Amino acid sequence: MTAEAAQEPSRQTPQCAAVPGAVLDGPVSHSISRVARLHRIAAGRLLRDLGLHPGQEFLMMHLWDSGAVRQSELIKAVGLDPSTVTKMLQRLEQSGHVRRRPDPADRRASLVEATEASCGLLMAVREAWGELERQTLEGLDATERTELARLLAKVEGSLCTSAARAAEADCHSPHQGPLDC
Amino acid sequence: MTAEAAQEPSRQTPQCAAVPGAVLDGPVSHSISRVARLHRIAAGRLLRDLGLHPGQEFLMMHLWDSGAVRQSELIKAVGLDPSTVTKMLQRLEQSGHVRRRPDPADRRASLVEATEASCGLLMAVREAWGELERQTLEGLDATERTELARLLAKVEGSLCTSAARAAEADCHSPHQGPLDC
DNA sequence: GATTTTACCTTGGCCGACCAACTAATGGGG
DNA sequence: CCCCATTAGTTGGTCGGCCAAGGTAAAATC
Repeated sequence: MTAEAAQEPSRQTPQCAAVPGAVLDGPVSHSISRVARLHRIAAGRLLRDLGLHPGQEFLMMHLWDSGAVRQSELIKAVGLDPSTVTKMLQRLEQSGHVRRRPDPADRRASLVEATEASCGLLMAVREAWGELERQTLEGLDATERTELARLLAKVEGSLCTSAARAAEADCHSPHQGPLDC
Repeated sequence: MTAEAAQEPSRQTPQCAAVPGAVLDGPVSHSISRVARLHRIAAGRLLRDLGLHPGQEFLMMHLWDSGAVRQSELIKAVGLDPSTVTKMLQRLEQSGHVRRRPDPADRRASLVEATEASCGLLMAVREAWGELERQTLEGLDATERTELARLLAKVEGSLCTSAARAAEADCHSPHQGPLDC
């Protein structure tokens, strides 16, 4: 297929030609993956100084917004797997950002809230997210930004209904992913 | 939303400043994160039946394209951390998708190639990626698709230069992330 | 009131991905 | 020729994230 690979055993493959044919099916998918990774790395870099790992900020933001909240509510809000949230909360609790106590009204549930100490991070995290947004959208003018937001929202909807459709098709199978669209 | 919160003033209001919607700073960033997660889940669902975990398809695609390749080349091509690639290759080798042998020309290096058995997956993986692309772009017309691709490429570029800038600023620090833009 | 069902969380296992630190081989200057 | 910086890969640790399975408590049903 690829003419250059068939013939030249020498290395020094020119970087620019490094777009393999596999990218041909799914250029946007590849782009999404790469953007996601870069975005996550950028977030991690900005969050690192605050003592947060990428992903935790979602939980903290919701806690800062909502005050004490039942863990199930939190899980529904962020749309993650319950076990993921459990472990993240265990780590956040150990690092002092979060406090948990049993719900007096329901002995199965537990209430989660951000600690007072963590509130000092609120502004810093918001600032970091602002900076992240700035870095992300740097180079796009206003109309491009709104257009990107619109398209992403549309893609999100599509992927969501796709996931729901797949889940519904597998409803008899023991598969019950965290679907929350 | 949060209608019940407003309805219950007795609820422990957050001790931190009551900020309505931390999502406000960084709407596109939030959207990117959610889309990325949904996209990865969709990819995982499509890849699961093929015995591949999400992320491995990148490696396999490159191997199918390039034949036997030095591991360092592979690492450069996918842009991942070397240790990540090492572990993924160990698992892919154990599951029979990949073969590794030492490079006779350089005793440090090792050559990686896809096994013949794995080649049966090639078409299936391409098909899966095609389906993923279809699900992702479902609901977008042609101009929207090209526009999305264009905007994503621009964002990718921005995030890349941002990362490079940050890395350069930290060049004295022991930080040397896998930057490859 | 007893039984089934459902909801809430936890644990263990696995994988992708990162960083830090390490070994080993290569190759370039004194 | 030897020393030293660079390159190639590996290991260990940590985290986010998923799935599968389990245990306990509330709610629904009988």
